[in-house]
Amino acid sequence: MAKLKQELKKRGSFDSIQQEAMLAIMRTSDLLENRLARLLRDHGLTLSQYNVLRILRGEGKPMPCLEVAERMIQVAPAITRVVEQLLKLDLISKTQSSEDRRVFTIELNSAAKRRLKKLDTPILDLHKALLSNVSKTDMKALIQVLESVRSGISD
Amino acid sequence: MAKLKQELKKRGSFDSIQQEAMLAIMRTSDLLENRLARLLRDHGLTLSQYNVLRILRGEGKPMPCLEVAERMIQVAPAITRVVEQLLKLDLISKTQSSEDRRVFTIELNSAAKRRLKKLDTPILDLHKALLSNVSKTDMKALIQVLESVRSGISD
DNA sequence: ATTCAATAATTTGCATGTAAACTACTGCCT
DNA sequence: AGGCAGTAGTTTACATGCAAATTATTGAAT
Repeated sequence: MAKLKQELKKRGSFDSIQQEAMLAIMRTSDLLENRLARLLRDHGLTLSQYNVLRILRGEGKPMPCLEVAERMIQVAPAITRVVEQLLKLDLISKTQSSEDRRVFTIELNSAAKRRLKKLDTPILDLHKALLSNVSKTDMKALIQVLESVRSGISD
Repeated sequence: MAKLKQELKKRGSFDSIQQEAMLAIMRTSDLLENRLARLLRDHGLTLSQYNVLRILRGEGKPMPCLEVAERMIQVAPAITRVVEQLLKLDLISKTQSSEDRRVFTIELNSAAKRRLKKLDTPILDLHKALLSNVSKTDMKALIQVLESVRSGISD
């Protein structure tokens, strides 16, 4: 009993070190997303809109909607609406594939490319600023550990 | 130029190691939140509802709404609605403070305490399962690094 | 006592996340 | 040809997330 209390005390208000780690990851992520979102908002984009644009630029050619969704770890319906927004913003075009008419591919237009280009430096700067406290060594270790966390999550 | 390309190659499709680290944190967090949310859903709760309940239990006494919001890194309006849901679910009570009538405090009821208790073991098990891939040493390092990330983010 | 800036919450508007059901369309199987 | 399971997307319903404006209230300054 005394030992249990001691353990609880040691771990602060956490039930387990695993919980502490999970909360740390989620809280940190929230903070980072928040900052990123603020910067993007100043440029008229939301985080998920930006993510779609980034993925499209990375791919360099038209992509099916669901393929984009996969890379964002997102459920399909979310993409449908983000795509709608991006169409409304005139940043992408959407085309029904002629080979398989179930597929709709989306593609960046030149306005989107300009918009992304304008964002590159601010985003890069923000990344560096947000993680300025962390040494490269720690960052690599962090990336490594997080990688193993993700690989341990089946589905 | 050759050097630049080489650098890009080395970092994969990332512009910087900072970006890679940020994406790792955010992707991992998404996955973890997802799993947690699934478990909670089976018990009729959402993640943010559960978080509010946990915070209230941790505090052990009635708390002002905004104080709860602060601990969740959330904006005020979000709390208002979660509180509404929890009231609808009959899990908390809400009282206008007599000292400062601007303040509304919320408090767990016995049904909520039972609900939380029933969740403790499954949640603990899930935490351990999700992080089973990570050694305690790595976990401690992870917590440490994330802590320093957060501390480097002013507001 | 009266006015006013500050604080606690809520309301409103918009974008998104998830689940579940539904629509198109494809391809295979008989 | 006809049927049918499977896949790509969409729609709908619900809970949140954030920003900006609004409502109550408080406390301090005039």
